[in-house]
Amino acid sequence: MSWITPAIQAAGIERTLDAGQTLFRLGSRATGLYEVVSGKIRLVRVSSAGSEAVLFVASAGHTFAEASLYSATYQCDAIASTKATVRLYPKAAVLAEFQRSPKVAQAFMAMLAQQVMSLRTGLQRRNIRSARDRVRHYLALNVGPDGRTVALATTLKDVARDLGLTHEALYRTLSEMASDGEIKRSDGKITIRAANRLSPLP
Amino acid sequence: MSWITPAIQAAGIERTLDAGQTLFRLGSRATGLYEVVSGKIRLVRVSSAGSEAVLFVASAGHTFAEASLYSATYQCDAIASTKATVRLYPKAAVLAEFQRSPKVAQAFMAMLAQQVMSLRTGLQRRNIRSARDRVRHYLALNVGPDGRTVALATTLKDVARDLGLTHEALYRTLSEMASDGEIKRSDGKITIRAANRLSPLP
DNA sequence: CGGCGTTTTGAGAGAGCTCAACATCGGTGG
DNA sequence: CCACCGATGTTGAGCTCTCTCAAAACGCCG
Repeated sequence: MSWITPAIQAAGIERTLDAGQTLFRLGSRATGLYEVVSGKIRLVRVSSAGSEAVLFVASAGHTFAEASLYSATYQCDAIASTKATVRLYPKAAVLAEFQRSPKVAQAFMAMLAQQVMSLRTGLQRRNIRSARDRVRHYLALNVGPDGRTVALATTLKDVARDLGLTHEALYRTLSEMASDGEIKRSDGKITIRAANRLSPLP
Repeated sequence: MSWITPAIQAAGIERTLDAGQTLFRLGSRATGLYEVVSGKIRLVRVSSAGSEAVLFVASAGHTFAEASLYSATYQCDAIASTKATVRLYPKAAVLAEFQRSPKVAQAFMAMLAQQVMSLRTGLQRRNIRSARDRVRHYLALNVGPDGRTVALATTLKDVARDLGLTHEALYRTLSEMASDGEIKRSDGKITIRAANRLSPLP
């Protein structure tokens, strides 16, 4: 079940921004949380010296400013990096829905908890130095129900960004793994060959 | 306000584990979420081939298995990496408290949302290749109210792990930044010199 | 005092980054 | 239909930066 119920969906307000346009600023009144429909939104904090530190780049499908539900003001600046469309879910509408139906509040919490775990996993992956082991970690945690096949929803370039590798490094690593027989590639899928199976019966 | 109210605190059940001991397994009935009191707990998923992929290593102060509140079973294995003490907050007690007081549920959601943002920021930081820029990012986002001073709560070794650098690399980077006059170190604090101020009046 | 963990500096090697060239594919328009 | 374009995918070669291994100073605590 999604936390975006028909009622919340209906309360959503779309807005389009040009590249470089500001969506909200640190300290401005928190109106609600956002979902990116298209384009990229950059969340940044600007130092007193004027340099900006990027906190997160949200792209299509991402939500951001979830914490605004429980805060009077936004905690950073949000600026469109490209021409972008966002959907605002007003605080009041969301909180009212949470109050009306505990199920919805639960779905929202579950989504957040799920996201926390997924982000922790991504961070853990970055602690792996070797490109090959990083790819192994990614594959192992993205196998389908059969336990051997990984479907690549996105392009390999996107996967590379996820992994914190250049796309060149990823391509190379994958072709090495393929020629070592550790994986098999076909179309949009990668199949893991049981390389490190513990000694089968003789 | 913390989501761990006196009532929830009182419902907590402490348990001590030896290194290597299992706390719960994938598929076992979810009893609640945990907080690490001391030691380290490793969350892993084991592939059919028997190799394990680490999802997260929780240490003192961390909570984990938050998603278990809304799931019937655990989604991974939890194994003590060292001798460890954990506190279990039983699902029923937590959910009852959430129902009794919406404020508590809100505090929990706010904590999750805050954590999501913090993890996203950590991940964003790892996308920065250069050690120096990564340190700059860390410092910029951890300055105190004065906007110039960063208090180091933990040891530099711990900070290095946070940044995804070896401690040697961090020490070197810091001393280079210090000798370049970009920062000043004293005791447990780092002060940022307004290095990249835009051209002051002549 | 002696042991342990943190902090610091040195030297060398290697893994991944960078730059570059080219193939491939899908869409677009003459 | 074909030429062109942009984005993804692929491979090559060199270089830089960080990791690794090593050693030593320092501070803290029993």
